[in-house]
Amino acid sequence: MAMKAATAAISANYQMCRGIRAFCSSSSTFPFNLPKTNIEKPPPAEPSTNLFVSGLSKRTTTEGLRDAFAKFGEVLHARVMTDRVSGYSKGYGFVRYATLQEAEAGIKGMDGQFLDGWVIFAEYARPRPPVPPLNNRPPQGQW
DNA sequence: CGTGAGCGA
Repeated sequence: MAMKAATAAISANYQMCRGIRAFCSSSSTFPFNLPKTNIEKPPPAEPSTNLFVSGLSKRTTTEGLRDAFAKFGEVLHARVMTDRVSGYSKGYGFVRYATLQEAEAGIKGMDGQFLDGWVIFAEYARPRPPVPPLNNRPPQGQW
């Protein structure tokens, strides 16, 4: 059975509404009577070497993400966030480039592209507030 | 069911 491709296509089609939720109201057949939420979520386009990649497949690993983004620049770090308890991929990851140029190139090169049969989205990551309440971890500064 | 939006050990 070749249903994997069909599943990927459906998933990709479903994710097409990721950045245009304002016009993808499932409760309306056409954007005539738009709700009060005509405003769309402003993308945190804050220049940073940290890239947040979402829409990854469950089977996409860190190497796959790194290899996918290494074609647009030298990836210093790439990690697909997998759950610590279940061990399965959460479906998103982070990629750090050497410079902002490579990061921008990576975003513009991989944002909206396919990876492992799923449409992935790359954007600048946000600065994390503090570190998790771990007591046996070195302070921030590893990266 | 790793079921699908998201921001990290």
